[in-house]
Amino acid sequence: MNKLPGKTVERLSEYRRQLLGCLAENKSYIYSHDLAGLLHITAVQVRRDLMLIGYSSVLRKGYDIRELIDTIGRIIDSDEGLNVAIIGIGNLGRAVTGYFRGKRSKLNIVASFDTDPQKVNKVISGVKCFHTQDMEKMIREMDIRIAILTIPADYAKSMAEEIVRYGIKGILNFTTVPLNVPSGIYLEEYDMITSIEKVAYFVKENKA
Amino acid sequence: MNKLPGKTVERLSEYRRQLLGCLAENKSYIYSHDLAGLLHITAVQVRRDLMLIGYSSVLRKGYDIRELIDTIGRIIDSDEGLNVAIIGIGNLGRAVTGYFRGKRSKLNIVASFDTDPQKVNKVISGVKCFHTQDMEKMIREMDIRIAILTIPADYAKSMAEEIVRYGIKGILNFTTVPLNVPSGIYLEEYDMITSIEKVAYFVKENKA
DNA sequence: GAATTATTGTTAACTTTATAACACCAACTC
DNA sequence: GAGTTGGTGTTATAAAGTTAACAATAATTC
Repeated sequence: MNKLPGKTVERLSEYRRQLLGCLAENKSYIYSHDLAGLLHITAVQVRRDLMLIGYSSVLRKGYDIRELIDTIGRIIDSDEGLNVAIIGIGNLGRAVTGYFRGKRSKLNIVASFDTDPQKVNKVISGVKCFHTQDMEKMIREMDIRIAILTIPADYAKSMAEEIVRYGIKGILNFTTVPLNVPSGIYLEEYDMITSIEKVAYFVKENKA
Repeated sequence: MNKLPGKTVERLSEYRRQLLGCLAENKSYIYSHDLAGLLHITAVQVRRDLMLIGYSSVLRKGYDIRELIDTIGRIIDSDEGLNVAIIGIGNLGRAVTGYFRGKRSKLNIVASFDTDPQKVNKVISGVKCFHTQDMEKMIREMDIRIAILTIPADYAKSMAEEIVRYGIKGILNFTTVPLNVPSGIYLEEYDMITSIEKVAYFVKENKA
């Protein structure tokens, strides 16, 4: 399978969660336009995304929900699953962990790291917190591949370099510091301040 | 000024923060490629964005940092400033508030709302928390225009409808529930689970 | 069972975003 | 002061993403 467009991958993740919700309501089939409705996008978009992953429905009774969930899983999950660490277990770290809890995912948050002695060696939001000093050891031992950076800005740059050395292959960066990483490492950045300022700009423009 | 591309607005927000950092280091001028370097993007991108906002440098000694900050402000800020509320002051709500603290912005987080009696009427992360029951009154009284939704998924949909009735013009939705809003209201959504699953997908693909 | 309807998969057109190309010009070089 | 350098603003091209158009075909209607 060729690499999919980023936006399609994002939507696949959302399709799947909506579909799991449908399954919980004992539905078995869903039309493209109904799935589209759940995400407030168009049916064409849905069909096009499914085309890209090569899924097709055979019958005209909509997509088989269970089957589609499985297909999406085969595309976006790794067979073996991937281990994830939260780096910095402050408010944001705990929030992320909380969002994840109970999700039956191939992704497992298996550790968090922090320097605060109040936190180290405690279980926080269901995840054991280790001292940053033990990061190399734990990342290698637990085979952690993905890191979620929720630390103060000042540490972001050096931390990113460090964890890449320890074998991290993907980073989700929530700090306000733009990072750059060696090729072969995937970096996704999200900046809350930017998001809010963007909302503010368009609020202002809508009025104008 | 015509409405700018969303991506340009995002970068303007980031330019400004980087530029404020430069100012703090007593720099006065910056070349497009240096600014680009700070965000790990290309100089062309920077120059093109600045072209779109009609800023130009006159001298060949790079951009005047202070002037550029002001120009960006005139574009993306509202003159009068805008008031913001955090709806749901759990871990994520506090994280957002924390990110904002000390930012000299035209955006002011003036209130949070929650139903938890432990929180109501307390000052949390520097922001007074009100009961959700008083939302209409407070939103109108304080002229709050932007809402950041950090509440449990189940309440998201009805909450969004409610706050729009009370006069909210822009929503930043952190819940996992896709919302839709009347035209004229600006909606920005961010889904952490999606982000993480996206990272996982590209980690897997990079390996393959 | 012919005609109609509803839904899909795919190609084509369009829009948005990013990159490249390049002409222009101040400052420096000799 | 002619030639070179280094940086800018803008137009042109390419890539990514979205929307539209439409042929194909189960299912439904009569």
